[in-house]
This record gives sequence, structure tokens and C-alpha cells, in this order.
Amino acid sequence: MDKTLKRMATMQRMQVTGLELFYKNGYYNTSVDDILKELSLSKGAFYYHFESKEDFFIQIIENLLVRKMYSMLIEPIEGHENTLDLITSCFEEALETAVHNELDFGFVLSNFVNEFNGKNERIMKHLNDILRIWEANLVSAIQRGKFNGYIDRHVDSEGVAVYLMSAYIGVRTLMVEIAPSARKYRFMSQLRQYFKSLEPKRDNSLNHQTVYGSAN
Amino acid sequence: MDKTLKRMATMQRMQVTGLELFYKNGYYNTSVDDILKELSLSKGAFYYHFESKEDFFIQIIENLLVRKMYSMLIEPIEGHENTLDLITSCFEEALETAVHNELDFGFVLSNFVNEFNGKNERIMKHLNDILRIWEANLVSAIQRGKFNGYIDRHVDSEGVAVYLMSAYIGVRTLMVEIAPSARKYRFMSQLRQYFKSLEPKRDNSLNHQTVYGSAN
DNA sequence: ATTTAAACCGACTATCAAGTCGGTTTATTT
DNA sequence: AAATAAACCGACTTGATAGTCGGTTTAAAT
Repeated sequence: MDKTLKRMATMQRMQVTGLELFYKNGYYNTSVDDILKELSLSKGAFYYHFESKEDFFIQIIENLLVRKMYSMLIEPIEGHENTLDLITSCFEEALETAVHNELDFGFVLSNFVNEFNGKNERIMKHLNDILRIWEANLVSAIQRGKFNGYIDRHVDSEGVAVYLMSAYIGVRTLMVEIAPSARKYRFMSQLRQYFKSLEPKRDNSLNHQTVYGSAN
Repeated sequence: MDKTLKRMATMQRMQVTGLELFYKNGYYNTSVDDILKELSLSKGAFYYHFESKEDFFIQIIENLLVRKMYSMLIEPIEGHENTLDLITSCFEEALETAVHNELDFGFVLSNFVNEFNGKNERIMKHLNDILRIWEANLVSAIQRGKFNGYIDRHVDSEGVAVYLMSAYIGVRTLMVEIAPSARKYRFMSQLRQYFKSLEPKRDNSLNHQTVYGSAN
């Protein structure tokens, strides 16, 4: 096999297995040897390809986590239809993978935020970057929804974005142990309820000020 | 000093400092020596009073975390007024302590859930117990709100409870790094918006089925 | 004052994990 | 076939930390 190909293949295998184990057991609770044992590789191979465990992890963030966040939580809502529907089905799908205990990258992200917060500034910087991208993307989706008439124009786009991310991250935390499927269902129907309240009010324009923007 | 008093005092000091450090740096990232150094005590003192680090932590959960959860997130909403207002001001206050980087026990809880999930079943059992108590309390608050006419009777109490806990835990995760104060403000105003949508609809009873209960 | 035990000290052990490095294998180049 | 370098091996070093234990201090009881 071509040497560069072999290099890429080995690094890829290490990163995939690394992310799996880091997700399952946490970064600090997963030793490099754990990953290597899984792959029947040695310390030498690892430190030949990566500078350090931390460096390894950052490459995982950049190569796997960022891409997956894009494909699961960012690109799916970049269409130009009703953005609230897009977000709904996007969350629906992401939470479904969570129910089946598969890797759900929105959660992986929030998990790592929890684990590294206050402990590793360098890694936090990378994680925060992803959060910011997610947030910015949600904000522009909401704004698009307003522009297209699916969302009331008085709605605070940034507020909704923060609220959505909060709710998503939170429900994933709650789903880890107790009744994930039931919690997903309940969560989703409350999300729909909340989205209903963001729709444009056409019937009575006098109510707008009281319903929205308690901006004091 | 009385010996039993001294014993209690020392154990209390250890637990308070322990919780502080466990919260700040995480359980696995805080050594027993870290705590002891903070208190100018020795290993001997620690293992004289506690069986193990794990046992120590469980006592912290039972003695400090549970009590604080009660006083911050459970008892404040046990009044008999408008429960949505009670929950709002309760969250408002809890998040305000979070803004000032003080110990916010709802977050401490979710932090630990993240840290121990899949790693320590025994500790998780204790943490899940608290989550369940919180949830049960929220559910009965919502039901009380329905009974008192502050919340529409078609609302799914369990759904709202899960949604509230999710949102709270999530926003706390988001508040750890980026713009906590702004995020708190945005979160709270969206929460109020969501609560608005739970209020009884008196004007048009025909709309009920379409607004609520997409229970398919 | 003496006894007794609770409370505490801190050196020590055992274990685990990150990272190093000299050596070996494998595949490509000449 | 020989030379070369990338890829990999695994024993070893270093540092951290949970838990142990024999000894010392402190304060209550007699």
C-alpha cells in the first residue's frame, strides 16, 4: 500500500476509535493504551503519528466532530423552506440516534464542554468555536424564517437560538440514563408547542407587544 | 471542644471544600490531597473520617447537594400561587448565581451527571434520584398550575417538566464560557414566551386541538 | 496525674497513565 | 539485492494519586 495512504488510514482508525472511547468514557478516563489495545497498535505507533494525547484530541475535534456537527445539525437546516420544520426534523433525527445510544455529535460536543470547562483552555477554545458556528447558523435560520413569513418578525432570533441549543443540550443530558425514548417524545412535543408560539400572529396585531419582547 | 462536635465540624469542612473543588475541577481531576492541602489536613484525617473518595463524594451528594437542590429549585416552587411565575423567578435566581460564578446546584448536578455517566453506576444512582425528585416536583407544580387556572388543562405536565429541566441544564452548560449574562437574559425571555403559550386559551375554544397535543 | 481513645500526621506502597527511545519490521527506491 | 526511510514495537521513565499504617497529638474520663 502507498505509504501516505497507510499513514492516513492508521491515523483515521486511531481517531475514530479515539472519539468512540472518549465519548463513552470521557477524555481523562480513557488512556492512550485503551485506544491502542482496541486497535492492536502500540505506543510507538501513536506517538509516531501524534504529538500528544491533547494534540490527538484536537485533531479528532477538527476532523470528526466539526464535520459531523455540520452534517447533522448545521447543513440540514440550511434549506430555504420553513426553517422551524427543518429544525424540528433535524432535532428529531439527532435525538433518535441518541435513543439508540449511537454517537450524537451535538451531545458529544456538550459532553466535552462539560468535561474540559475550566480544565483545558486550549481544547475549550476549539469547542467554543463549534458552539459559535452552531449558534450563528441557528440565528440565520431563524432570520430566514422571519423573512419567509414562517416566524413572527418580533421574535428575538438570538434568543431563540440560545434557547434551542440549551434545550437540545439539556435533554441529551437527561436522556443519558432515564427513559430516553419517552423523554425524547415529550421534549419534541414541547418544542413544537414552543415553535407554535413563534409563528406570525396575523389575526390581531394589537397583541404583539404583550406577547413578545419583554425587553426591559 | 466536644469530640462529636469536632468530628462533625471537620467532616463538614472537608465536604464543603470537597464540593467546591469537585465542582470547579471535576471529581476525577481533584485529588484527595488537593482538598486536604486547602484545609491543611492530612491523608490520615481524611481516611479516618471517610472510607474512600467515592464514599466521601456520596456523602457530599446526600448532605450538601440534595439539601441545596431542595432549597434552590424545589421548595421555592412549592407555594400555591401562579406556578409559572414561581418557576420563572426560581430559574431567574438560580441563573443569577451562575452568572456570578457561584455554586449553582442545578448545574452542579448536571455537571456530575455528565461526568459520571457510564463511569460510576453507584454515584449515578444517587444523582438520578435527585433528578427524579426535581422532575416529580416540577410535574406537580404544573398540575397545580392547571388546577388553579394558570395553565391550560390540555398541557402535558410531564412534557413541560422534562422541557424545563432540559432547558435549564442546557443553558447552564452554555453559560460556562460565552457571555453568561447575555445568554441568561435571552434564555429567560424565551422561557417567558414559552410560558405564555401554556396559559389557558379562553377566547377561542375551537383552537385547542390544533394548538396542543400532537400526540400521534 | 494517669489512662484511654478519638483525631490527626505523613511517609510509604501500589497502580496507572503519558510520554520516550532504541530497536525492529515493512515497503519503496535505486 | 542493497539501501533507505517510514511505520511500528514495547520496555522503560516519570509523575500523579488512592489508599495504608505505625506513630503522635489532643482532650475527655477516671
